[in-house]
Amino acid sequence: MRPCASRWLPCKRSWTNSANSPLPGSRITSELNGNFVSNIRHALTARRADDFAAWYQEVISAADMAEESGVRGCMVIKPWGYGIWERIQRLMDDRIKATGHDNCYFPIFIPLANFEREAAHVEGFAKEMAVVTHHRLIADGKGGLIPDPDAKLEEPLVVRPTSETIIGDAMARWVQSWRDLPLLTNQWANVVRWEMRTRMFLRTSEFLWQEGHTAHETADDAKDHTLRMLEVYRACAEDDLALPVIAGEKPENERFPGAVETWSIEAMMQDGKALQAGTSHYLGTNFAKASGIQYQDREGSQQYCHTTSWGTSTRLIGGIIMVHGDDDGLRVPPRIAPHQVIILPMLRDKSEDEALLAYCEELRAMIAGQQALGENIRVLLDKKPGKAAAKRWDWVRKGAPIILEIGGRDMENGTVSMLRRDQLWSADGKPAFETPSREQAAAAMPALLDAVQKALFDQAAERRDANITRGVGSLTELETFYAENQTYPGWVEVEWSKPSGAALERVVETLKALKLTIRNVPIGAEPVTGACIFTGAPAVERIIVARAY
RNA sequence: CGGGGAGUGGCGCAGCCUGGUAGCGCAUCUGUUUUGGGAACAGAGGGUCGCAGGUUCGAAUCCUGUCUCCCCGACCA
Repeated sequence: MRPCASRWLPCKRSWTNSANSPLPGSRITSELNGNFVSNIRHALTARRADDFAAWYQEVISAADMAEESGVRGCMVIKPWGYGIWERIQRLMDDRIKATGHDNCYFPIFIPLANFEREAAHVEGFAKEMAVVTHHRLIADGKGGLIPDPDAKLEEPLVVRPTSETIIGDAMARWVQSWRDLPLLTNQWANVVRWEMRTRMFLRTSEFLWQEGHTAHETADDAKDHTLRMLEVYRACAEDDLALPVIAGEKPENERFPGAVETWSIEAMMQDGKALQAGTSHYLGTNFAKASGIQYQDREGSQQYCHTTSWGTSTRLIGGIIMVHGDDDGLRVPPRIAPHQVIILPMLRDKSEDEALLAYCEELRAMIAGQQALGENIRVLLDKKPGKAAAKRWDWVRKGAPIILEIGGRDMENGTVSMLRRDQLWSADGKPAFETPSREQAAAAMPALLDAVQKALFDQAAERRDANITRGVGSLTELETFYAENQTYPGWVEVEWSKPSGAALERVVETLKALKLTIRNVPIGAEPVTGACIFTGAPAVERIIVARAY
């Protein structure tokens, strides 16, 4: 056991308040007391425990992932951040293709009339739309440009916030007969939602995502598919991104505008808040009716399709930061790391550099020739000028899983100096280098990357499990729990009677006063045993309640 | 969109109240000395102080407007 077993969690006095809680599950800090190595000089200045929001932003800039763009709510995604997104895209796309979908591309502009067709959809999105009203600029006579009043569009175009309506339009053309079903499509695109309050990766006005859209013969087919894609998301989040999630159905008040059912995967951040990491919707015939997606069934009569849609976005990167990041920066799970192994030669601007580089190049080739986690290992020999010891910290902040520093002594001894990003510090507060032989190190790389991937998931899963509190039997207990665990309370699973309409609204308002939201109804939860903590009626299911991003 | 805070070299900040030659730390470049763990010393380069107006002999500083960012709230597939 390492000295600070949970070095991925900050060790700070304020976190220990939960230890006094009478309720179970609030052990987010229990094993953090003592054993804390305090003489570490961390690679970041902000600490998770001191200011989680400031820490989050420092990770993004220190890891060189993204920066402000000067355009409200929009960001520039830099090579390391975009490289992570490309890895997510690759792995997610493979999974989407493997479930029978083909990629398409639909226009970024949606005619207003087209968008107006589904009432609930309009209701949900109208207040956050970017609208294109002109197609030309003219000089304003003062050296600037203004939209040309004579170039006003007859019908404004909206910039897509999501593409149900325009894809529905296409589906109506593409689907004629039951033989055309199911129609399984996906697109990778940018979307725009005019958000009031933005945060990099978590909620930006423009973001990148994939949106899947499918059409089916029956409600059952479509519902099955909704859950199939939810499972794809769960698998991708957990196996590729090492993000443990809780999959379940959203309550009525959290449904996608126009959906009949909305399902989500929810991940727990290190501050105990929930992040919706992906959603899958069963849309019933709502959009089919709005767009006229009909097919002739086996008996020859016209039927409306049942459709689904589902999406994951660059928000996943925010989740990776807040789940895997530590006080030294990002930690990227190997499967989605643009470079999994970094080789840093200790160059000295001398003639022996040549031999050292050759030694490193041989190592690079040994590693690159192998596979880990089912793919060729991505290894970078970083020859950029500069001291290896200084460059090391850049890669630590970026979160490269394995860093190999190679000096003249290593070359003489036939060794390498190896650092695991997820086990960065040794007991004496120094980087925990190991020095296996070059051949051993190269041969160990597949297993090592596998181990880092697993370790990141296990740490996150352990934390999640330790911070879901069950057995809260009344609203008063819930209020007490969140009153006593104000810093990082985690999630609570409670039983409820699934109220609807106005009764549900009252529950939502009650929770809102505690800054809480209903995340979802977990699939595979324990059976209910008692009464609804909100209404007192017999409970019918369990819900996860949490603060959320 | 409401309340609060902030924008000054790449990054982090001081200066503003009380207008008068744009500063500091880190980073960068050059040189020297170092060389197995985030080098030291010396020198140098880099900013029309978010933007636009206004007041003034003179504005980073005062006034007005505006843009962007951060925090809280409202909103949020």
